[in-house]
Amino acid sequence: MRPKSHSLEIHKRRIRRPFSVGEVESLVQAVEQLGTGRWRDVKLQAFENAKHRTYVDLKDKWKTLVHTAQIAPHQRRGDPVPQELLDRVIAANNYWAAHQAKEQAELEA
DNA sequence: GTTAGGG
DNA sequence: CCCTAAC
Repeated sequence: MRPKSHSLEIHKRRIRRPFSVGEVESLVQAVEQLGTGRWRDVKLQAFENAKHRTYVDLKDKWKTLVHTAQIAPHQRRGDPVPQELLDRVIAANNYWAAHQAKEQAELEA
């Protein structure tokens, strides 16, 4: 059999790029202003010159941040994210969750 | 092309 | 990070 030449695959899987505390800061700041349903705008406003961060990546990072903020500090990994930022993540997440729920209610009304 | 969630 | 149904 032909040993599958993986070198021919062009599925350019991107390398891991742990978000720095600074990036988290920018992400939180942007979401506080734009919300959780406008990752395209978040990318443009806070990561316009970060070619390796797509709006999908930012959406995923927010998902992990919300989770990180809810688990015990000792089960978190990587460089510790300031509790102050995690608090803002929870606050912004709750705020926009209610905001979206409100829009849903108005939409079906 | 972007949103939204599971994989 | 990836994959992709829905829109």
